[in-house]
Amino acid sequence: MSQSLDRGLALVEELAGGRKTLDELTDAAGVHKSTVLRLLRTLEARRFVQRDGVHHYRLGTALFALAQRSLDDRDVRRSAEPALRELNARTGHTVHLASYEDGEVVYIDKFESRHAVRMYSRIGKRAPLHCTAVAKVLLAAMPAPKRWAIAHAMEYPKLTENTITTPEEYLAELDRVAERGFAVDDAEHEDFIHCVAAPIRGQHGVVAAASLSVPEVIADLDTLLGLVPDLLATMEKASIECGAAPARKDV
Amino acid sequence: MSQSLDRGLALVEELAGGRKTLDELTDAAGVHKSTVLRLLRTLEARRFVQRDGVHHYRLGTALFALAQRSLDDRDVRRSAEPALRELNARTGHTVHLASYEDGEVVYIDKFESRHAVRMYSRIGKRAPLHCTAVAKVLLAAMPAPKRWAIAHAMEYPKLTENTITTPEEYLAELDRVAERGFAVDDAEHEDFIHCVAAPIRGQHGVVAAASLSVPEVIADLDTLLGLVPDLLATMEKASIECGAAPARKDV
DNA sequence: CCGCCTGATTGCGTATGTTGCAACGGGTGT
DNA sequence: ACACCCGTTGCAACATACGCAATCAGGCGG
Repeated sequence: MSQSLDRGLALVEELAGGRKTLDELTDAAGVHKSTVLRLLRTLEARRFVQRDGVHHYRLGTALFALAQRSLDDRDVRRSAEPALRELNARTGHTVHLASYEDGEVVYIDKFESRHAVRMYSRIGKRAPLHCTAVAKVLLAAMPAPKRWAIAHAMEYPKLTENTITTPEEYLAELDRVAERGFAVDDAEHEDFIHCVAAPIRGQHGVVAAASLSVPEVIADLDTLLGLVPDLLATMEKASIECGAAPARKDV
Repeated sequence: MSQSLDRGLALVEELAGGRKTLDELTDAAGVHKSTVLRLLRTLEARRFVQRDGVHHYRLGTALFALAQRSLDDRDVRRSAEPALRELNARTGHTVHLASYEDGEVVYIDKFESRHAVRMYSRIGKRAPLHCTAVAKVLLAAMPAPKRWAIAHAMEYPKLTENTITTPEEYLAELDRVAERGFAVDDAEHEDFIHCVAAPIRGQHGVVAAASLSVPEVIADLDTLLGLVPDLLATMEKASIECGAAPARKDV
């Protein structure tokens, strides 16, 4: 492991929280002021951070370009985009595209709700596995041993009244998801918000999951479940774009 | 300067060009394979890169979140967004928001054209100063000595038939821009594409520039110039959002 | 089925880059 | 005008990251 690289990246992450002064960064990094200064200089030369006034530093412009590339690299995102956009236009609700990474899910794309009351989230945000519909879909698609291992390795913080809190319950839920082909998060993650999610398949199985996230005040559970056929049809379309073989009704 | 941090960041930039193997990265970095491996491990731990298959590395998901933050930090972008979006909707043409940085302009936001023939660009992309309308607007707003210094320090590669190639011509053009309040790029950057740009002012002067970029086949120069009043009105609106005092007709 | 070959990975000693200290300097506020 | 507060730099000690070379894994051909 490279110490200075690690410290440098830590600084970048620290700056993700907003503009900071040298002193604030020094405290956060836990190393000497001059060290931080030198790291910042290197980051500045590569445009990962930039000075903001005399006393402040903030994230630099190199990140824009990099993130655009990084997103474009993920062809799920590009391929699924039109279908998800249409789903968003049709339903007016927040649509998320997510993939599994290291014991969490990451939102890799988002289409905003048209309603005034909407869920807060952003691309790049991570969410826990035990309480999100997208995670259930992604986990349900994994081979049983891996599913078991992950379910037993993860935490189950109780975030709302409905949160699943044990591996056993969770694995049972995953079985239900696998059977039905979609997942529900009935206000298990955040109070007053429920979601339905379905998988997007590529050539070699499930590559991502997409969800509709809706505040309960906008649509009750039945209404939300009424959107599932549309969701599934959209995911089928997206899956074909991602190189999946079309689903056959007779199998 | 921190060597390992610099090398690590160089690796990230290298990966911006697409997924790479360890060997390819080693060549690009010009250091020993094991060194690259260790840097990659640190980057991986911070999710700046991730493995893609067994032999490849690609950019990681940390960048999404960071870039979102970085963009949100720039309040010009957030404040100007509604006005620019409307301009894009009204005209159907590509709208760019750009700011000056280290002898180049950086596109910090973009609204896509509705036409099939459209300009290629992306957020985070950089462009030269001597041949873009946004650069002319930004430079024209600078104090004369700084303008002079920049104009004489920069390069003037001839990119098209119309490209300005000397500091003298460029400075004269800047004077025209300052006088008229908008700038034109008459296919000086890319053949067949021309642009008009205008400044967005904040509390302390010009903070960014926005442009309409249109292929000549879609609109001739006269038609493009016909859009200038709309552009200026939009920028006036955006400027007020950015904290500028409303323009007074009588001054 | 075995052995070769390519490419990833690790242990280790050393040189080098990096660190913290302390002194300096520039700007700001009183 | 003075003092204070930061940011900045030079330097010497040290830890760290480097390159080397041996090891390991995995794929391919014999």
